[in-house]
Amino acid sequence: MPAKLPRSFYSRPTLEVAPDLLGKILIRIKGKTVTSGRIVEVEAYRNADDPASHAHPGKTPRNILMFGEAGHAYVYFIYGMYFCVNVVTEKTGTAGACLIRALEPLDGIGVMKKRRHIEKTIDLANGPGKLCQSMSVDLALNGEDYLGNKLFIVDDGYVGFRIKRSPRIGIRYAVDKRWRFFIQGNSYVTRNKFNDL
DNA sequence: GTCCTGATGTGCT
DNA sequence: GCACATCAGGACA
Repeated sequence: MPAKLPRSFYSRPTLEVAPDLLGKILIRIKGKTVTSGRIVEVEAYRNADDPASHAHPGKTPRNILMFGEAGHAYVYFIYGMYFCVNVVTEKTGTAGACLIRALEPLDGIGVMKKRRHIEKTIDLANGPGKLCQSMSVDLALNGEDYLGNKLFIVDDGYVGFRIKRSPRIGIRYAVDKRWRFFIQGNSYVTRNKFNDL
């Protein structure tokens, strides 16, 4: 199996980590069930200087993990029915996280289809709520270490793609900050008006 | 294809 | 109360 990304990969400035996550493989192991997908879209969220970030108000029980050690998972519940999963970045004490927004499914596609109750592979993980559903990520994984064995990220040397950036999706503040990164031309990137600019 | 809306729980003001 | 780092399904074209 390709090597897991080391702690030092994550404990860097969020805006460096976010584009570097593209092309890596997120693996979820639940019991004997393995699902994985290539990361094709992420967004960067920073500290109090970022009005759209959960860390903007300062430390709260909900966002405390964003201030903690890099390389852990920050999972939150949104809109009453969905989860979103982040990778914590920056040095301990500095808030930062990258939201994983879309995956290109690789292993366990049959399982993912069952979990999502759909048949089309294209819709399995092209959105933050969708990928949590198909990878079985919920609050039980909040704080999980990406260097552990339940949820982790590996580098298989995938290169040769082009990275594009755009404003972040679904936020009202700081739309001038172009902190959404995605792989140009990949079919599994979420569809929106910024993709072809 | 586009636009609009309802579902739904938690954490803030 | 109300906003929210969302999604599915409908109306319309």
